[in-house]
Amino acid sequence: MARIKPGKNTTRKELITRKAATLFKSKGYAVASMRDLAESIGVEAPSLYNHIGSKSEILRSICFTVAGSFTSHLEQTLQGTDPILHKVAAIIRFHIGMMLNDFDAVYVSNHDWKHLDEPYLSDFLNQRREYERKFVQLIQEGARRGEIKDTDPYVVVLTILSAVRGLEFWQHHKKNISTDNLENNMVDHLLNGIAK
Amino acid sequence: MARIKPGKNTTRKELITRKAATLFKSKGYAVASMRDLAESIGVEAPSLYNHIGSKSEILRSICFTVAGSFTSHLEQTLQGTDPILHKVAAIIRFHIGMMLNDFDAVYVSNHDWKHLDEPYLSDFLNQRREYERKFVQLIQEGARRGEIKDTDPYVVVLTILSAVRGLEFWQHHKKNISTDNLENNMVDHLLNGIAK
DNA sequence: GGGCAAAACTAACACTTATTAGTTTTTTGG
DNA sequence: CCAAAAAACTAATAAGTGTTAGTTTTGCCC
Repeated sequence: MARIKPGKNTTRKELITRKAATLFKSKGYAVASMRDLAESIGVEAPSLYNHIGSKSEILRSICFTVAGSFTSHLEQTLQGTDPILHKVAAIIRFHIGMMLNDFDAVYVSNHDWKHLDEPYLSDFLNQRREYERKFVQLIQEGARRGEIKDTDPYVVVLTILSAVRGLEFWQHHKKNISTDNLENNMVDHLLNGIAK
Repeated sequence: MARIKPGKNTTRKELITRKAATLFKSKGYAVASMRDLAESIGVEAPSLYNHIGSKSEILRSICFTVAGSFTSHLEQTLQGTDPILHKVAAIIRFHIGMMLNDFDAVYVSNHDWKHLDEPYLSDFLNQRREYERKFVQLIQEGARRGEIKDTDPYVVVLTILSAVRGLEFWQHHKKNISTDNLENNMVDHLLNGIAK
């Protein structure tokens, strides 16, 4: 059969990973088979193994790429000298952007990290906990400076991260509201509430 | 082998469903096998079929029980004459309560509804959409009455539902804060924001 | 305590899974 | 245009899946 044709500047491995993200998103990692993946690319299943090591390696690659993006953006944001609320808003906006632009990979990372095998599972969870910890610290700093209410900082972080994650249900309504509006509305809700 | 002993006032079927919820929660529906489930009960896999029709029937039962609880609570809340913000708060509190008290079932319903087979999948999604629709209407009514800011009502609902759903990550920190505090903090955040 | 229904068991089925081995085809570089 | 490397193929394996059939055990009721 004809060879896989990756786009410009992408290896075959990257193409497979990208297709896998789409497949895993729609069926779930556990249910998606290597045969499904091969078919979506136009090739027989064993051919994939010329380019990747295993199914679990693909998942690993997806999860850690996403985690890496979030982590490095957070580090960068924390270093600035903006008011705390601006930093929080920037973090929220970055999450929203990731959800909208890298949807498949973020979705898979959010849903299927459970299927990572050790020691990667522990690595992943540690990275996530570390992210949360730094975010909590930021909220605490904001409260200390009087820029943020004295709410339990962990609950605040949980609420924010969960809310943006919920954008996975967004797709259906894409037409009714621009993504700019969506971003602004959500940031405003999470910072200022809805009560009048 | 000795017979399954359900607790008082529960059938064997209910016991199996309860154990299944716990199992599905920790491994995921797709990965959890009937043999796993049987082992967690102390029985051989085929014995389960004396009590249930199929694996998918169990999932169906879990998902629709949870969906039914949410739907009927919403109906009840909408009928009252409280201020809109009170109603919204009551809905949020109910979601939090379900997450804390019926964790396994709610978790499975949130994560594994994708594996429902037709026509149940469509039924489930319709029920969910209907729930969202009514919730959106409530927010709109609140805005019309001037009790709620003029934010996009669908974004508001999405943010709220996602935030409470995120309580699935709660467990780790149970000790540091009472559930009452958790509830109050989250409701306050979602209604009034965090900015000072 | 004997009978009967409920509920357990064992054995087996037809499939599907990820992955390997070995081979053939295709593309690339000189 | 030929050789070498890359990437496809086919065939096969061992393990695991949900579920059925048929049989044996268990426990309640008269």
